[in-house]
Amino acid sequence: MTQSNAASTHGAATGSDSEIRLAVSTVIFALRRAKHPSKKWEIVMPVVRRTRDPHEGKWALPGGWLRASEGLAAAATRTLAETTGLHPAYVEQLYAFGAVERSTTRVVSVVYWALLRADAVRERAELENVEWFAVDGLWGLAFDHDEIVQYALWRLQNKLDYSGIAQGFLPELFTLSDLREVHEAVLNKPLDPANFRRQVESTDEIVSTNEFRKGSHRPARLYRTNIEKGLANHGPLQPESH
Amino acid sequence: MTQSNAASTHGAATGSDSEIRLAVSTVIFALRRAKHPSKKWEIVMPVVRRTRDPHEGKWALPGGWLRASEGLAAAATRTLAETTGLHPAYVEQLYAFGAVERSTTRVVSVVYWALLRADAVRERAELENVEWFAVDGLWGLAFDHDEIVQYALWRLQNKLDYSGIAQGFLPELFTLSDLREVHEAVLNKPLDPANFRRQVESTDEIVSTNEFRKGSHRPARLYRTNIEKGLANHGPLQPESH
DNA sequence: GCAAAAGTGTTAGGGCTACACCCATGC
DNA sequence: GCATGGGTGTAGCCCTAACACTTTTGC
Repeated sequence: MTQSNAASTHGAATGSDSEIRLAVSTVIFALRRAKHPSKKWEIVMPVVRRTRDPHEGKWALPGGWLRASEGLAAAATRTLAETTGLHPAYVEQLYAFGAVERSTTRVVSVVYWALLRADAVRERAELENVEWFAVDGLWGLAFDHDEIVQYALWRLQNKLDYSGIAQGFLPELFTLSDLREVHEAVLNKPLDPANFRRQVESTDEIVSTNEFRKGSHRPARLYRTNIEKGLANHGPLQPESH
Repeated sequence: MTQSNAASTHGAATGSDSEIRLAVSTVIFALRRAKHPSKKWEIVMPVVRRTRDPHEGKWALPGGWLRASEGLAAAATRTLAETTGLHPAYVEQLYAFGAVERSTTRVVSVVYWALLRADAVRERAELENVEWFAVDGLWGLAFDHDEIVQYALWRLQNKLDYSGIAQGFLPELFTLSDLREVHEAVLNKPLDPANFRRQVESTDEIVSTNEFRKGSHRPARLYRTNIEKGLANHGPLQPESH
């Protein structure tokens, strides 16, 4: 697109400078039971250890180079699967980072952020060079990845309010308490169960089933996500194919 | 970043495929007085005529190729100035478009969207191959630019609610009626002057001056944008340097 | 004075918050 | 029965929309 625009005065019409390389990375969020009993869940994410310079030995976001034959979102899911073996439930583009000084060589990174279902986390294989950390005290990542993770977390927290994005953490069937606990974990504050129930029921983001989860107390009704709506509204933008 | 990640199984560690080129384009919105008296203002944007294939003769978003020595936002403002001579008041990254089939050659476009002050529009030179169109009935642009424009418009409309972004259309000093008319033009619906006044006054996005605009009626107090806040909140992300 | 825009006041309704209260289960 | 989470009811508060009303100018 817009390659070699007519009115461009300089316009390197032969193409972009060949030294610029295009990477695709992904910030993947998942939940795991918190050790500390003050909160039930904490947000964790997998990072990959770098085995060469620059930033050898440091932890970095999973990712890789974009191939000419694949779209951006496809590259994100592919490189994520290759480096971590994970298949997220929700993927969305976060931002394109392209400051000159962010690496020793010139790299533009299109970063995606993703959510992992609780059941997908359990299935993950323990891979060499992949480690899971709580997002809370996560610093010292390679390149500008610290900043990227904070921005992704901010987007996640904002998106909770006006979308059903929290369901991306949950399996197909879930209770309203499950959903509320996800919100509480992401927002880092307790929510009133009664009001939370009414708020999500007033939207059409979930549909009730006639199944119940029996446990140690009164059985809770199970819900599933409303496939009509999807987890988030992206406006007129077509969803990218993975 | 994330170049040649350790755990990558394939990992073209030498770099991305050289056939992929990286373009930067900008959707610039401005206001001009509407011909039809039903509305006072209409949203317009400049497009550039293509003089070579693909899509020769069609209108396209202003843009160009990213250079190795400049950041993404800097490339956006540079190519915008080169193709249209314009210098926007507000610039924000919109999205990175990278579907394989969006052009005959493989091009990834990082698209920005921008707002032009009313006074900057007046100063614009009439350039060869640059034309201004109302966004309303704007179709038939080159590549996937139709879709991109619609998405940018959607972002602009959404952002009006929770930010002072509308001030990006206005000169340094403006009345509350000016600001309201911008909102009305973007949202395409009339707003109650009384309620609008209270809403924007309750935020700290504008600061009142002691100057007034004298005209055909009661003088209106002039306001300016609150530089402390900026026009929009981008969370933990550093503003890109242009 | 009159028209028209600037600016203030007021009221009804909806949504949100806090919290009291009942329901159904395991033990 | 009792503890615990599931689920409903409700009153106060704030924000908003609608619209009546006053103020200040040009002509």
